Amino acid sequence: MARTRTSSAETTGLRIREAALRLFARHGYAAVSMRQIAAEVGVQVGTLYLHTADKQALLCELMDAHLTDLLDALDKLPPAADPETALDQFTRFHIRFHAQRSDAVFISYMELRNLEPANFARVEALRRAYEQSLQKLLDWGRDEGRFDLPDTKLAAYALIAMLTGVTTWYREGGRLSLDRVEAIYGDMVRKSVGL
Amino acid sequence: MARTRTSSAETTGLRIREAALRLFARHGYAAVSMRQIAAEVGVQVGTLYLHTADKQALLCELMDAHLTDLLDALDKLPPAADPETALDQFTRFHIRFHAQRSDAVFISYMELRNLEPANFARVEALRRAYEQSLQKLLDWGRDEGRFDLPDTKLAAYALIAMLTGVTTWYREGGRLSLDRVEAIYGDMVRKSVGL
DNA sequence: GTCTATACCGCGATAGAC
DNA sequence: GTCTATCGCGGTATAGAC
Repeated sequence: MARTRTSSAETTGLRIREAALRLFARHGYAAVSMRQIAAEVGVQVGTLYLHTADKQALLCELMDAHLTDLLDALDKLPPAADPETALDQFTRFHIRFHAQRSDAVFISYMELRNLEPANFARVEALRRAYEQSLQKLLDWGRDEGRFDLPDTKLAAYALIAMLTGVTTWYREGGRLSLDRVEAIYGDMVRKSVGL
Repeated sequence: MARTRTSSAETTGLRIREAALRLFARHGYAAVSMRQIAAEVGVQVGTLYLHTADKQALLCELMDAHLTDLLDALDKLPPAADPETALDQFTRFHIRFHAQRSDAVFISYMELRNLEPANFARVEALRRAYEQSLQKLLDWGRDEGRFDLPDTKLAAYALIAMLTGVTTWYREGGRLSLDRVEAIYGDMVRKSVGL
């Protein structure tokens, strides 16, 4: 018979991760103490160590989860018939996914330098895999003669930087809806590759 | 008669700022201790406080200097005859200026959250002034019917994010020269505004 | 202007009671 | 599984000798 209630251990662990994510994003990993995280969750410091090995593991798990989610979600996109459609789809997917997770995005790009070397290598590999999937899309379009790009690697960097930038200013309920933002950026992206 | 030698106070102050810039960029403001900065410069901790009020002032001065330099340099660009030329000029200027100061760029965008409110407001105003000068350039091009842009504010955000992204991967002596990078990005920028 | 020495605090992490 | 209490370290900043 399946368990129907989550144990308090599971929810405490989850709440610790949520609090850490919010605090790390707001103040930075190094600036946040384990005491602050405990206070945010409403437990004592010692309790944190029942749910995570140490502060470093907490950071690492958050980044890992974010990037794994990102790659999984990308994999689940329906296959596109042509490069133009694939690029539009990517643009909308990237903006939506990132705008809805601005805390995780922020720490995953900004706190890389606080990862120990082994953790850094693993997280960096995930990030590179994502960049390369966009680069492959651009290669496809160029090989089919649809995109006009002298260097698809640079173009991938350029487009990801441009699209991820949305997280720095977009706020729900602001001047523009997410759908409108996706349309405007989608237009610039299409034009920038020569469509 | 003018002084011909700089006092040791002046050079120590300068060296402290250089060391702080490098260390803050590498490890993050919160992760760097005043002891580390002193060691990097080769003085004792107490000496730092002869040249700066406290750690916060050190960070703030670095950001202030970077953004003031940026706006000054932008002001000194020769006037452009038309929007297309102005946009090309801006692209090259932005990439070159930022690629050559990756440490200052990094802390000026990443350590904003570590500024006390009053300092944040002043630094943020400088950053906004820079963004607005690009937006005005885009408005000009759109009003002249040369650029095809539905929202120049978003376009300015998008282009700055794209161009600043160069600092995350560009290294002198790498696969591409800075001039080539400027050309490739310049091409994407032109196309993205409809040229 | 710089150094030595130090005050005082908060940090990450752990031990042991419950 | 959580709390209380604590260890040992390193943090920012300052005082006073030279």
